[in-house]
Amino acid sequence: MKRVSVPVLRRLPVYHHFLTELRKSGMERVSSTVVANQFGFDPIKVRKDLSLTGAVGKPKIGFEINEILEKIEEFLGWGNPNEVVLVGCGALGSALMGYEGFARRGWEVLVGFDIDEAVIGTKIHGKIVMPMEKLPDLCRRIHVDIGIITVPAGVAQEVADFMIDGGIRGIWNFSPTSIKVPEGIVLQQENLLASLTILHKKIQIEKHKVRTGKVLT
Amino acid sequence: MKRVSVPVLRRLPVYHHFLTELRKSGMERVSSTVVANQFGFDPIKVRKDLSLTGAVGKPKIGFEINEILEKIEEFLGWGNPNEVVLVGCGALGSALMGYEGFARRGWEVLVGFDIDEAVIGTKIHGKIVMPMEKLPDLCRRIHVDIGIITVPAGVAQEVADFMIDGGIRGIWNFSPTSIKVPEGIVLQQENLLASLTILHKKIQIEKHKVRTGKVLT
DNA sequence: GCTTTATCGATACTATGGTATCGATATGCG
DNA sequence: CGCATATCGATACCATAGTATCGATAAAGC
Repeated sequence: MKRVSVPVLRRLPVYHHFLTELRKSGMERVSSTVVANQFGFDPIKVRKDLSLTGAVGKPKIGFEINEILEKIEEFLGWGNPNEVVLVGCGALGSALMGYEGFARRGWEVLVGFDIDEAVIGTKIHGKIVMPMEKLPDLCRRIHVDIGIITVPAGVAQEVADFMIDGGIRGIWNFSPTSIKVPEGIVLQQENLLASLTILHKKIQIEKHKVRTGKVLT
Repeated sequence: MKRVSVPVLRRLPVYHHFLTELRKSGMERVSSTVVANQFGFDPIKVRKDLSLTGAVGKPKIGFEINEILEKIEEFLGWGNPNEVVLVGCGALGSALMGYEGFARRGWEVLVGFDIDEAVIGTKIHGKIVMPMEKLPDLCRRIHVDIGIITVPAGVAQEVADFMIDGGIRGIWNFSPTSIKVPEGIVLQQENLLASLTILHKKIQIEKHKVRTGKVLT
């Protein structure tokens, strides 16, 4: 088991997707150069990323696509089915419950939780919605590691505490608040407003470049 | 106008949210130390971030909360209403069309586009859904800078080309493919599967630490 | 079979974000 | 009124992700 940086973890699924497409089109081997060109990366970076997964290539030939795909899947923990729970079955939560991109790689939102009597007991994308108070017990029974939070900011911390109480090891928080978790629990904030803002800001910078001909320092 | 890093752009909205809460509770001034403690950051980092926005503090006193909020908003381009368009009114697209977190800071999905006759003409969260082919003309007329893509992987590139044809300057792509854009167009990939994978991997690392007592090198 | 070429993997370098040091300054207290 | 304390902002340092260099190797062409 090796240390791995977040940027690498972001790129590996991207390679995987591209290589799956390549294999579909009949190719069996691929060089780092080809992959790099696809994404505007440096071939060196691609090789370094791939080497982390344990895939080895041959000079002048490249890599066996099948081998890379396997190694990436193994490295990322795809394949062996992974179950997660989700709290907050609103519009965003519902969308994530049915997101096919997860299912395709072995992830599944097993069950949704909510406090709204109107949705409790109904099914969303085939997954049942249960009342919040059943969360800790259920998580503990089926050993779920990951919890997704898609509730309003006001109750996010409460939900997080509930999850941790149920033995959850990592939380993916879509609510626009920073929650606090104890040492040892992994927290990943997803801030949609921040992402949109970054895009906006990058566009401003791009426009500035066009207007003034200068890159900002 | 200064150069600014993505990590800083991610933190500023977080500070903003926290400081808004603080102000609601009656506080008027705040020190970098208080902000830092809230998020487990270093006060130096907070000061450095804030200094980028132009906010100035006083020794022993801290910063005027109102001033920071204003400066951050100004710096991030919040406030002046920003309109975006979205293509792909499925579950995820619909959720984003109604996301209150955007509206609160001046962003609005003006209109959604789709190719499905069943949804064209309907309204989602009060926003009308129009047929794809009207996109370039409409974007051009109302000068929209940002387009959100929430379509299946297969048609993402086509949609992107359509947007660029309509004068879009930045694209936020939720489809699980990497699309290509010409020089000068800002592309931001949002890979939900990758994010979930990263969380999973971090949990593995955390478990490893607990089991072996060793931090990975 | 020898040379050329594409590509790999290891090592070395560079740039950037994050952290520490330190003098300056505003308040409060003796 | 001077001294202690909290905090600021500038500068200097450090860690890490990314990039370049370079020798090694496998295939292809002469």
